[in-house]
Amino acid sequence: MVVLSNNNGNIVARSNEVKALGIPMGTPIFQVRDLIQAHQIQVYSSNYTLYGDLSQRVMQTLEQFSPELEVYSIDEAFLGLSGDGEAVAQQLRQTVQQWTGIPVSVGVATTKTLAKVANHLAKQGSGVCVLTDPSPALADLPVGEIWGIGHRLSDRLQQHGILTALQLRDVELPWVQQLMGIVGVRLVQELRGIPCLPLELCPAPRKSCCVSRSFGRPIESLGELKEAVATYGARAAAKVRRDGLTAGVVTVFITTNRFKPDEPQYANSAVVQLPQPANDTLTLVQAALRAVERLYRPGYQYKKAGVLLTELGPASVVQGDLFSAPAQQERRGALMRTVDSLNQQFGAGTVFCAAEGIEKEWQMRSGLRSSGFTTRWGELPVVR
DNA sequence: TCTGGGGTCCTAGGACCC
DNA sequence: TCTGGGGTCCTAGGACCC
Repeated sequence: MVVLSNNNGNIVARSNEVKALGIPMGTPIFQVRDLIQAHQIQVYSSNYTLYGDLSQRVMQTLEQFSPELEVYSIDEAFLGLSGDGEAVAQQLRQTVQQWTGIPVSVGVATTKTLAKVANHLAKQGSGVCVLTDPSPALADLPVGEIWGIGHRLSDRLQQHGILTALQLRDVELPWVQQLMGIVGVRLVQELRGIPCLPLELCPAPRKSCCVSRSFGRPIESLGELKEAVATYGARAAAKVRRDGLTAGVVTVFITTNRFKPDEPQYANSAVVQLPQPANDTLTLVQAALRAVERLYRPGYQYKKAGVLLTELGPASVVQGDLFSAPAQQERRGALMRTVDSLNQQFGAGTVFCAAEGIEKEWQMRSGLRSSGFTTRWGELPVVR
């Protein structure tokens, strides 16, 4: 089985059977159509609403085991533990399996970076790994597989003869400072068991919020482009409202298909500074539409657009501008609360801006989406 | 024909201030 | 021949993560 990226473009998750066939992560699906057919691989669009819900259930389960929980991503978390690591890890794994049906692997070590190494081993073995003596594991680990080493740093380290995590752990600090800056120093210390990356127990408020999508088919007209940008702008506005934030700046970008070098290419972005930070859909969408009108050039096949909100700040303290009308702001806020609660209660898209369009023929492909087993009443799993 | 989306941090250089 | 010291802010680019 494989799961595809947005717009059904690339393979972003693979079952073990697919990995065994040698299909790499990120492969565009059209490049392996024959293999998919030959091995009857099941193909699914991704369903982030479902994954988000299951993730929350897993994280809530993890909370039972320690007050020190850092939710690192949709499918990873760090826990502060004391006592018998092995026993806790076993019990944690079993409980998550029982309560949510999700299999997890647990790596235990003295720093986050070493815990990631331990988790790597756990995944290959029994599902639990307590790293008491890291050296053998580090000797077996290619330097590029360390958390925080991407392909560029990996290449550079290998040019200097550093091939394994063990070799990197034992370099001189000034040397790594020179090559990789402060990030490298912290990483080496972490490999030595000296924590430099603390648990982030209360996540810092985000600094930007971006909604962008490839289109299901190329867009040529300004009209459709505006629909897409309005749709993304409205989505971004809802996200910052959910987080209790406002945006000071709206950036819009549009681009043609970079994989078609024979076609004329155009990519550009435009920035709108708001007179006063806002999070209501109407203000943000208006700003985004002004931006896309400035950007648009006829004669191109557009493939993707996005709306980026920055200069985010708490909605509770907004610096007003001299000419704003507080009463109207208050009404706008009430309107958004109503819209959000309707969309929450009756489903996304119940109330929306007309500017977002109705038919949306440009919408991304997601025709192979799995059911919303735990997120839609109409799609609950059926027990036979 | 077909190629994803959403984030963060660090660094160096330029511009400016007193 | 000689030309201070100590800062901040902004931006672009590079690197990384899931």
